[in-house]
Amino acid sequence: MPISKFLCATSSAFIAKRTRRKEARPGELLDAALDLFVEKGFAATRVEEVAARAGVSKGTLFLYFENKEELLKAVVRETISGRFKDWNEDFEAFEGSTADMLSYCMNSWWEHVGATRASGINKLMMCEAKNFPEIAAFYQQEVVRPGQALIRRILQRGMDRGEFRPMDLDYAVYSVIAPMTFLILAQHAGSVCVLDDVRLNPQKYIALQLNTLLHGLSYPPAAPGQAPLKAPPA
Amino acid sequence: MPISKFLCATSSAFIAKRTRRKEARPGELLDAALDLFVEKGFAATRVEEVAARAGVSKGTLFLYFENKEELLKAVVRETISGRFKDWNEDFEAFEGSTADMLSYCMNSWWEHVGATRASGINKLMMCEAKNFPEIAAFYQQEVVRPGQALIRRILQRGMDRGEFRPMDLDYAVYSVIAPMTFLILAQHAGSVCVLDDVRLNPQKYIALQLNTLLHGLSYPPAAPGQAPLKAPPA
Amino acid sequence: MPISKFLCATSSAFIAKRTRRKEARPGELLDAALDLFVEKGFAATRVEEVAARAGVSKGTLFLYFENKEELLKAVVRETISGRFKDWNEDFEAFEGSTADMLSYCMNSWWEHVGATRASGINKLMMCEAKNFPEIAAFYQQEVVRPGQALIRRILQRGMDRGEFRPMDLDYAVYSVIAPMTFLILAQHAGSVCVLDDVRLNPQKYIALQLNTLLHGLSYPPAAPGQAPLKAPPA
Amino acid sequence: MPISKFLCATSSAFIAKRTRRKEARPGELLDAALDLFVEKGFAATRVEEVAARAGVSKGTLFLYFENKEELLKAVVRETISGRFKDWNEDFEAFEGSTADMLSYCMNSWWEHVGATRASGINKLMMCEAKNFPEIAAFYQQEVVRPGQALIRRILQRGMDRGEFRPMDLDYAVYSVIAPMTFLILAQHAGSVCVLDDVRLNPQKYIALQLNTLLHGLSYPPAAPGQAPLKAPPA
DNA sequence: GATGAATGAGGATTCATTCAT
DNA sequence: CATGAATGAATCCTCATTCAT
Repeated sequence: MPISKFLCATSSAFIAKRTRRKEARPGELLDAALDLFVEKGFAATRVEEVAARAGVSKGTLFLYFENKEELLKAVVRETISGRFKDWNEDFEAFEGSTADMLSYCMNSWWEHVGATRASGINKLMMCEAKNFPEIAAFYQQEVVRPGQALIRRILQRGMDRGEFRPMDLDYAVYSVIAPMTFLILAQHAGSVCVLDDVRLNPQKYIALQLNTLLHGLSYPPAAPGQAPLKAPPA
Repeated sequence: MPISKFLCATSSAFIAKRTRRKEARPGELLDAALDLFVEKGFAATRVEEVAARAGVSKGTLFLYFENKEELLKAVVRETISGRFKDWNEDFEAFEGSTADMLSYCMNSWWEHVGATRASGINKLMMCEAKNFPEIAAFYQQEVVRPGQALIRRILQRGMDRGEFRPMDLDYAVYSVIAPMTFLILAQHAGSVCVLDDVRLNPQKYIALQLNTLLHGLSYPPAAPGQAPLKAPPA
Repeated sequence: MPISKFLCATSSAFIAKRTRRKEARPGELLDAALDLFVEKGFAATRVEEVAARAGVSKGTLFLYFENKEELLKAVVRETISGRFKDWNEDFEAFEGSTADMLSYCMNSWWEHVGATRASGINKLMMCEAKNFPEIAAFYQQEVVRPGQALIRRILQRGMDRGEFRPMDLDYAVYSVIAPMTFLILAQHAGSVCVLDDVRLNPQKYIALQLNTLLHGLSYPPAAPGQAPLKAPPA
Repeated sequence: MPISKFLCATSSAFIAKRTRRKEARPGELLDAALDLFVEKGFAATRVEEVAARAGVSKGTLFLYFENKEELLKAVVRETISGRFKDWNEDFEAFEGSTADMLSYCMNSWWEHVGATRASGINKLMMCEAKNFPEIAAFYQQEVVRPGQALIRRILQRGMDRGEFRPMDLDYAVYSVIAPMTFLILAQHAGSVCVLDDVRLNPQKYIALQLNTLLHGLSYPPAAPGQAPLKAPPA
C-alpha cells in the first residue's frame, strides 16, 4: 500500500498543482480525516468536510476509500504502522541508568508521538473502541502491545540492575502509560482534563511526572540512627 | 461515611423539588442515555435506542428533554451535580497520615465514582468536549476544578506536615488524577488501554499506583556512611 | 403478513383520513410501486416517487419496507400470492369440451390477471429477472410452475378425451402461454409490440388466437374421396 | 441465401461512409452496450461497465456518444437498421407452399436474429419502451412495421393461394409474432418464462409451434359420412 | 401524559459527465 | 485520440423531531 509514503507530505509543500495531486490525494485525505475524527468523533464528522479540508470534492474521497469506515481504518493503519519496530532497537543499545532510559523514552515518545498528529489516534481510539472492535483489536496489536512490551523491558532492566525496587510489571507499566495517556487527553479534550487557566508545559509535565515516578511524593524513611531527611512540620 | 450519600445521589434525589412521580421517568432516561452515550458516543447513539432502553417510546423522551443535546446536558448535569461540595468538608476532619488520606481518597473515589455508572461521564466528556464546549466548561467548573482543589489540599497538607517533599502543585495533581483517569478509560475503552489477556484488578491497581506514587520506582539514595538499601545487581 | 388484505383497497375508497392511514399505507405503497416499477423499471424508479404517488413522504416508505429491493420483493409477493390455489380447483369440476375449457381458461385469465394491475408483474419480472435472480426463482415457483401445470392438465385432458392430437406437452404449453404473454407485453410495451394505428381488442385477440390455436391456419387435408374444404385459389 | 448478409450486418459495415478506422471502436462499444442493456436494463447499466467490456476507458465512450441516452439510441439504430428492406424482396421470389414459406421465414429469423445478439434488442425495447418513447417509435417504424408487413404478405399469399383459411390479418400476424417474441424472452428472461428444469430447444420449439400454428391442436372435424380422424378416447 | 406514525432535512454513496494531461 | 482523476447532482436511506390520537 503506497499510501504511507504520502502521509508525511504536509500541505505546506505546493508543487505543480495537478501533477502532484493524484499522488498526494490519499495522504491529504487521511490527514484531514485524522484531524476531524479526533476533533469531532467518527459519527459527527461528515465525509464532505473531510473532502473539503483536503481540498477535494465529496466524490473524490470515494475514489480512494470504499466508504467512511474504510477511511477510518486507513487513518488508523497509516498513522500507526511501523512505529515501534525501530524504537525497540533504539533501546537495545542504550547505556546509562535506567532512570535516564525511562526519561529518554518518555521524552522521545513526546517528540515523535505525543506532540504530533499521531497523538490524536490514541484519543480517537479511546472514543471509538466500542464502535469498531476490529480496529481496536488492530490498535492493541500494533500499538498497545508493543508499547507495553517496551516499557516492561525498561522496568525489568531497572530491576535487573538493582536500580528499581521489585514490582509487579502487569501493573507497573501503567505508572508510565497513565501520565502519557493523560497528556494526550489533556491536549485533545482540553478543559475536561486541565484547568483553562493553567497552561500545561509538556516537557515540564513529563519531567515532573518522571521525578515523582522515580522517587515518590514522600520523603524516604530515615535510615536507622539517622536524622530523617524530611523537613519538620511548619 | 457521609461521602457516599452525595456520590450515590441519583437524579431523582437531586431534582426532588418537583413532583417525584413524573420525575421517575427522566431518571430512567438519563440512566439509559448515559450508558449509551458512553458506549457509542453522542452522535452514534439514537434517541430511539435511549427511549427503548428506558422502556418508553421515542415521543416520551421529547416530553422531558427538548432535544438530544439537552438530553446530553441533563445527563452530565444530573450525574455530577453536587458531588464535590461536601466531599471537601469530609476531608477537613481527617486525622492520620496524609498518605492514608490519599489512599482513602482514591479508594473512596473508586467505590463511589469509578466503580459506578457515573464513571462513564468522564469518558463521555473527554470524547465530546470539542463538540460541546459549554458542557465541557460546566464539567470543568463542577468536577475538574473541585476535584483538583481537593487533591491540592491533600498534597498541600502532606507538604505542610513534612510528609511530602516540596512540589509544584499545578503539576503534581496529575500524579493522582492521571492513574484514576486511566482506570476509567481502561474500563470504557477496554482493549485500547489494557491488553485483552490481562485482567486489571481495580483495587490492586489503586494500591500499587498509590505505592509507587508515594515511594517511587527507585530505591532511595543511601544515607551517608550507610550501606545502600538497594539490592545488588544479579 | 396482513399486507395482502389491503392490496385490494383501491385509492378510490376514501374514509376517515388518519384513522385509516396506518393500515392502508403498505397497500398504497405497493400499488404505487407496482405501477412505477412496471412503467419505468426498478432502477429508474425513485423511492420518493413511489412515496409521493402513495401520498406519503419518503421516510414513511422506509417505515414499512427495509429498502428498495425489499419493496420490490413485497410487490411481487403480494401481487402474486395465492393466485393459482383456487384456480386449479376451478378446473377440477369443469364439464364440457376441452376447447371450451381452454377458452374459459384464457378468458378467465384475462379477466383476473391480464386486465388487472397484476399483469404488470409479468412484464416487470421479465425486465428484472437478471438483476434479481432470487425474485425470479420465487416467481417461477409461484406463478410459472403452477401456471404451466394448469395448462398441461388441460391439454392432457384434451388428449385423453381424444379431442386433441398427441403433442409434446413440454413445448405445447407455450402455444397457450406465448399469446397471453404477448398480450401483456402489448399492453405494457405498447408500440414495441403492436402498431400504434391498430388498436388491439383483447377479447377479440384471445378469441382469434384460440381459434387458430385449435384449428390452425391451414385448411385440414381432404378426407380420401372428398373434395377438399379449401377454397380454390383466386 | 441473400438474407443473411443483411441480418449479419454489423454496425461497422453499416456506417461505412465514415472513416473505417475510428469506427471500429464505436462498434465494440455498441456491442458491449447492447449486451449490458439487455442483461441489466438501461438504468442499471453503468457506462463504465460498457467501456470496460469494450476495453476502453470511460472517457473514450463519451468521445463517440454524447451521453448515455445517445448510446442507447445508437445501439438500437445500429443493431436494427436496414434489416427488413431487402428481406421483403427475398420473399418475392419464393416458390413453394406458403407453409414452407412460413417455416423458412421463422427458421431464417431464428438463425439470423433470434440466435444472435440482435435478439436482445427486442427484449431491451420492451423493457425500456415507456422510458424512451421516441426510440420505441423508431423501433416500431424500423422493425415492427416491416416485420408485420412481411408476415402479412406471407399470410395473405396463403389465403390468396387457397392454402390458408380466411383470417383477420390485424390479429393473425400475432400468431406468428407471439411465439417468436416468446422465444426471445425465454432466452433473455430465463426462469420467468421457462422452467429451469426443462431446457428449450429452439429449433424444435419453432417446428412444433409452426405445426400447431398450421394445423391446430384439435383433430379436424370429420367430413360428412366419414369416420372422424380423431382417436377414440381411452 | 404516552404513543408511534409521519415527516423531511441531512448525510453517505453512486455515477454520468467533464477535462487537463 | 485516449485516459482516468475529479466533479457534483442525484438518489438511497437515517433519524431527530413533531403531532394527532
